[in-house]
Amino acid sequence: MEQKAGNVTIRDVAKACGVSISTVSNVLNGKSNKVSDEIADKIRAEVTRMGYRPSSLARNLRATSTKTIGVLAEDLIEFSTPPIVEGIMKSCEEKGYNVVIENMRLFGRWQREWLADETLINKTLKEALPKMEALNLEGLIYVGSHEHLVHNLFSGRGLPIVMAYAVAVDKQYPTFRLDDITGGYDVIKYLVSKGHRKIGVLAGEYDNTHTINRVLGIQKAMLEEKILFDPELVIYGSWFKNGGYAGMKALLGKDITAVFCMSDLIASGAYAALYENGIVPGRDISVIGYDNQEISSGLTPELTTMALPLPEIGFQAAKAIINLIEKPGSASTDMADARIPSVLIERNSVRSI
Amino acid sequence: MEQKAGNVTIRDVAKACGVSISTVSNVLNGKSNKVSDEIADKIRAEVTRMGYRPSSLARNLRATSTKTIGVLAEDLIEFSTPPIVEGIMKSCEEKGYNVVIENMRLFGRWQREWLADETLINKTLKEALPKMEALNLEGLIYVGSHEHLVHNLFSGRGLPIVMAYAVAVDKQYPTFRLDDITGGYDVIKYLVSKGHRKIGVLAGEYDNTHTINRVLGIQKAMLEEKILFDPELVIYGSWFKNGGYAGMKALLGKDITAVFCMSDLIASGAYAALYENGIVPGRDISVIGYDNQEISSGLTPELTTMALPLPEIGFQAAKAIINLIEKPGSASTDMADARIPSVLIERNSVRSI
DNA sequence: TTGTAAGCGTTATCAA
DNA sequence: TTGATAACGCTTACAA
Repeated sequence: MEQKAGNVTIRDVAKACGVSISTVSNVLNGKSNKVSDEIADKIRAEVTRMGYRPSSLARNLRATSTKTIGVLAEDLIEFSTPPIVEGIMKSCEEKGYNVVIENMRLFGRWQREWLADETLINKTLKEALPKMEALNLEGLIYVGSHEHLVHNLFSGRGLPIVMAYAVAVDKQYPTFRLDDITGGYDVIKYLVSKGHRKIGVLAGEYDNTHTINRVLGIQKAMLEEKILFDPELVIYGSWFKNGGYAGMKALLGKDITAVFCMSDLIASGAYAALYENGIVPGRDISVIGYDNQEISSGLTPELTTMALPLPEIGFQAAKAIINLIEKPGSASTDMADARIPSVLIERNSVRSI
Repeated sequence: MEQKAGNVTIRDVAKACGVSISTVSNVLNGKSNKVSDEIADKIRAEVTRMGYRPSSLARNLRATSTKTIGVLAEDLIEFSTPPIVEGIMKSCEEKGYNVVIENMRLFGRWQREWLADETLINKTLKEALPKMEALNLEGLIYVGSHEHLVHNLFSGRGLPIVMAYAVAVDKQYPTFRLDDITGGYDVIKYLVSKGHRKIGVLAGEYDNTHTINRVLGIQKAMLEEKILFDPELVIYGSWFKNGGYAGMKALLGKDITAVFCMSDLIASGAYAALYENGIVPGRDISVIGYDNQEISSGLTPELTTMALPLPEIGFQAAKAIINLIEKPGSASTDMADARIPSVLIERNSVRSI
C-alpha cells in the first residue's frame, strides 16, 4: 500500500498512468466514452491503489454542478431536527447528492429568547446564509425547529430554497410541514370512534400555529360528529409538562371522558395531575398525546399518540429541491405547500366506553 | 444596494477600490499592518457595501490554515449526539474555528445491526473519512453514539483526531467519555445516604462497557459502605423499557428498598412493573435512573437521575483538538483519556428511610 | 481518443 | 506599503 504522504492528487494518478490529467478527470467523471477502455481501467485501478480521492474543494470551486445541497438547521438540538435531516440525507443519498449541514444553534445561543426576538434569528441568518452560499451549493433546505414564519431568508445568488417544518413569509419557497388540521381532526375522530363525546383539550400556546390548526381540525371533526364545541374545555398553556399539569387540574371535575394533549410532554403533566387525584389514565379517563416522542411509550400506561412524520418531511423536501435543481422549469408547479399528516400510534391510554 | 448577480469576488472589490487583490486579501486576513489605514478602511467599507464574502472553497483550497474542524458523527439521530455537537460548536465558536458536520447515519442505514456487524461501520468509515480529509480540515472529532471501540479510524494524511464518547483501539487519540465508574459509585453513595442498604440494580446489556464500569463503581461504593454485593440483585437486560419491566419483575419480592436503573428508559419499565403490582415508586420503593433524558421529568413521580455531561464532553474534546492543532508539540501531554462525571439530578423518586 | 491550457477565487511569495 | 504572479487541485473547452 504505497501512499504519498499528504494528499495524492489527480496529477499523481496521471503520472502513474502515463496519461494527462484531463484523461483521468474524464474517466472519474463518467465520461469514459471519450477514453479507451484499456486506459480507463488502468486509471481506475491506479485510483484505488493509490487511494486517490478528488478534492471536493477544488472540484466544487471549478465545476458547474457540485451535486451538493445544504441543510440549514435552526438547531440540531431540537428533537424534531435530526429525524428531518435523516429523511433528507436518505433521499439525497439515493439520488447521489451530497449533503452539508449548517447548525445555527438558535436555542444553544439564546435558549428560547430567539422565539420572541426576531433580531436574533436575522443576525444569525445573515451570517449563516452567505456562508452556505460560498459553498457553491445547488440548493438549500431550511429546517425549522417548529412551525413559524421565517423572514429575511433570501439568497442573493438565486439559490433554490425549500422549507421543511417552518414557512417563509409570502410562501416564496416550496414548503413541507405538518398537517395539523388533519392531526386535530383525526384525534377527535378516533376518540369519538371509541365512544367519547365529552372531550377536553390541553393545547399549546394559544397563538402558536400548531395549536391554532389543531383546534381547527378538532372543530371540524366535532361539527361532523354533531358535538358542541365548548371553548371552556380547551385549555391553552405551554407545550411542556407544567402546562399539562396545570391544564389537567383546570379540567378536573368537568366531567370529560377523554383529553387530547397536544404534546406528549403535556400528556405527561396530565398524567401527573391525574395520579395526584387518584384518577388512573387509561382506565378512569382516556388520554391521547402528540409527537410520539420516546416519553410516550415510557409513561404508564403507555400513551396513545400521533407520530410526527419527520423523516417523511425531510425526504419529500429533499426530493423537491432535487427536482427544482434538475428541472428548473417545473418551479411553478412545485411551489407546493405540502401538509404531511401524522399517524396514530395506538397504545394503552385510550379505552372504549 | 448594488450587488452583482452571481458572486462578488475579491477581484470585484479590488477593482472597486482601485487596488490589487493582494491588498484586499491582506486587509481581510488581518494583515492590515502591511496596508495603510486609509486604504484598509476603504476596502472594508467596500466589502460590506458590495456584500462580499470570501469563498471558503477557494480559501481552503489555497490556505495553509483553514481554521476548520470536522465532526464525524456515528448518527445524529442518537439522543446523545446533538448535545455533544452543541458543546463542540460552542467551544469552536469561541476560538474562531469553523465546524463541518458529517453524519454517517449508522442507525439510519442499518438500525442496530451495525452494533454487531463491524464490517458495516468499517465500510462507512472508509467512505466518510477520506471525504472529510478532502476538506482540508485541521482536525477531526469523532462522536460516538455510545461507548465502544472504534477500529480502522486512521487518517492517511495525519489529521489530528480526538474521540468523543467512543474510544479508538489502542487509545491512539485523546478521548473524552463518561466516567461510568464514578457514576455507579455516586448513585450508590447517594442511595446509602438516604438510608438504603438493600439495593437492586437494573443494568444494561451485561457485556456493555457502560454496564461493566457502573457495576464496578457500585461495588466500590458498597465495599466502602460495608454492604455485601449480591449478584442476584443485579439484573442484566436491555437498555430499553422492556428490560426495565422484565428486570423489575424479577426483583419483586427480593425485599429491596431501592433500585438503580442504568437508563431512564429502564426506569420507565420499572415504573410500569411496579404500578402493575400496586407498588408506588418514590413511596413504597425508591428508584433512580440514568441519562436525564426528557422522559425522566415526565414520569410520575419525577425521576431522580444522573445527567450525562454531553455538552461538556463536546466542549472539552473541541478544546483538546484545538490545542493539538495550535501546539502540536504538546501532543504527548494531551494524550488524555478524560472521564467526565455525570451529575445527580434530584427529583421525587427517592425517599429517605 | 488524448493532451493543452484557461480558468475557479483565493493565499503567499517576492519584487517593486 | 503595494502589486504581479505563481500556486492550490480540479473541470472543461478546444486543439491535436
